[in-house]
Amino acid sequence: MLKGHLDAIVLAALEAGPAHGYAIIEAIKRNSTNTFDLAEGTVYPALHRLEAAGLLSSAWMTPPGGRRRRLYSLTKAGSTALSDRRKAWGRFSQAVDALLGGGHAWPA
Amino acid sequence: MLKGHLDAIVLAALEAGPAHGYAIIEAIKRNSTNTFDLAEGTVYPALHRLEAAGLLSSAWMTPPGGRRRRLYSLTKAGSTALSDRRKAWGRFSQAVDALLGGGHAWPA
DNA sequence: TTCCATACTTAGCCTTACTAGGTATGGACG
DNA sequence: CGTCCATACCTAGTAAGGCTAAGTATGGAA
Repeated sequence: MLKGHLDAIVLAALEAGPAHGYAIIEAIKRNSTNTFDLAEGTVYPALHRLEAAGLLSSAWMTPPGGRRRRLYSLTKAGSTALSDRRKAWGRFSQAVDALLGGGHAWPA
Repeated sequence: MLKGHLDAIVLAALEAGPAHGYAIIEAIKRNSTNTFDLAEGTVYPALHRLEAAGLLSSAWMTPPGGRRRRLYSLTKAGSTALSDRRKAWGRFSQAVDALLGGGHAWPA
């Protein structure tokens, strides 16, 4: 369903500040008005992949009277990557718009 | 690179009228200002798949003094599918925009 | 006659993300 | 106290998607 843009979305979700996996899933769902209701099996492996790539770092956190969570943060490389991904998305969506629009500009 | 939107793009390319594979590739390249310079190995299998799904029909054509070409046309089901794909793309790109925008509207 | 652009085809692979299962804990409710 | 639910995390296996890379063939130009 996401096909190639998951990384950008996850990185963007962490731009506002560190967060844990479950919260990221809910933020993505909320901010996309339910368009992206991602399975945990989609997001967790992505987080692991992004961390392995050095774009995220993580640390265990246990809030008082709360449960153990893994907090993810954007690394410097992650910020750079996000910026690149944003540009790539801009080019991509513009090109698809141009191709699908085909002259008769589909409704705004 | 295209990730899930190839079909929409190919169908859209045929909306203006029948065309053959090679011409479709060039039209996509041109109309996306070189953003999508698709390999033949990307487009031809897509055409076969879309035809097998009943969204396209094809016929061999040999223009006078020219080479044998397979002309593809949108079927009725293809038109319907294209319309659906356009709506799906609209929802998808809007949601990604919302997630990547993150308040500070990335440069136009 | 050699080379290039056109034109079509396909097997195999790699990345990506989804399915489907599992583990564990805190809080609510009876 | 026991049960259930929401939270929170993890992973093996698989399917889908599209790209790589290779092959075939012909018309026209050099």
